Amino acid sequence: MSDTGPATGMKAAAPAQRLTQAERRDRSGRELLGAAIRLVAGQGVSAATFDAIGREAGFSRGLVTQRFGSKEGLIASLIAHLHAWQAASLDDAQVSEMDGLTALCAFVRLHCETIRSSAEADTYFMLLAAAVADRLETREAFRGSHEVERVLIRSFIERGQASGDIRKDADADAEALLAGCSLLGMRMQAL
Amino acid sequence: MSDTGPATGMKAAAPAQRLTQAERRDRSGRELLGAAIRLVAGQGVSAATFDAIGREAGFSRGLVTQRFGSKEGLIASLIAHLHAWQAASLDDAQVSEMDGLTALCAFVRLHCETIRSSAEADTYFMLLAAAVADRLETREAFRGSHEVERVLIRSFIERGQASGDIRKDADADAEALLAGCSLLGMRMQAL
DNA sequence: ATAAACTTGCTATACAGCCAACAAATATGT
DNA sequence: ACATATTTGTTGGCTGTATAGCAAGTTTAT
Repeated sequence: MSDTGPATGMKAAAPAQRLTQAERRDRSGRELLGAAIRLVAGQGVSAATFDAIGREAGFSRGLVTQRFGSKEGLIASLIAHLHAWQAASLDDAQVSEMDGLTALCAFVRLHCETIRSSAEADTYFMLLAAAVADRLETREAFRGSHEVERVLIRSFIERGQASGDIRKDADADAEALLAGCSLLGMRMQAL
Repeated sequence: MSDTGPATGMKAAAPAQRLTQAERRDRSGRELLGAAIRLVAGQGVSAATFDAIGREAGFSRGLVTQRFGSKEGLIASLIAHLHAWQAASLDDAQVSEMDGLTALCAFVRLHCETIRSSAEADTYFMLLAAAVADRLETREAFRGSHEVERVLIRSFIERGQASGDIRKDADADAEALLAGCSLLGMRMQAL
């Protein structure tokens, strides 16, 4: 039988075939997000078109629409992914086990280090910039995240004040806001 | 004489007619830039299309192309206009006649005041955000302007150190950079 | 054989940039 | 001084391109 492909019993030949549907779905989903991140970080937010993302990830443009529904959905997924990434980075740094001042310094250092080396961080701040530039609804998501960051920094400061490492006459909340602004401004200048 | 308009000796009747060509040109130019600023500040950078700008200014979309040549040219003109505006604001505040610390405070206050009340400042920082988000060439223009700002802040600090108002053991250059970052971050959060 | 993941062709929309007509101001000839 | 030509400013229609989103078809897993 000159069948073009002996499809029946084959198992070993294909590189990484025979994935379950859920695996397939997961994999393509992750690769699409990764491709989007690479594109945004490398060529700007507007370069992240359905077509470009699909091609970069090795799929077709249609898949992106199907998976994320719309541009808005894609961006929302991206932001969620990047927020999770940030949380994981913080966890890795084990910031919560340090005392106040040390934690604060570690937090700042983490920011500085990711400035030059992380496509995820670049993407996050470029999306933020895009939201600001275009008065997008996504600004709400970022506003919430800044709120969280501010509370975190404030908790560092308060911990430091409790243990005497940080002057007690400082207004923890205001200082936290200022610190957050500084870090954000640094990012922007770096880009 | 039932002429539709007795054109000869008339001067007072027409609202603001009989402009010279140069005046006409100047006027439309200014109104186009003003319309662009209003649109960007109010509805985001991407809302500033040729069509929208022309309509907002009370002209046609074609005029915008003709006057600025291209989108790039329009943005460049806008940035130049806003830089001039910033310089004028600084001049108005008479910052250069103050001593270091006072000048620095006045500078910061100027920033804070324009955050809520000035479409020009909003537009400037939204254009900056757009340049960051899309990796545009316009970033160069902003980089230069940040350099200038930093030098300015540094000069305030040095003046303050010379007169003893500011501690001498601070690194003026680094502090200037940090202050610039803080102001920028503040702006971004405000938007 | 059915359902899920993925693809390809299509449509509609928005926009930049071009151009040929039109209007208004200025220069020139009588 | 007036009429006519020329230059400058303004307009609206037109074209091409990029892109989001849809829907019918194809491949891959169950």
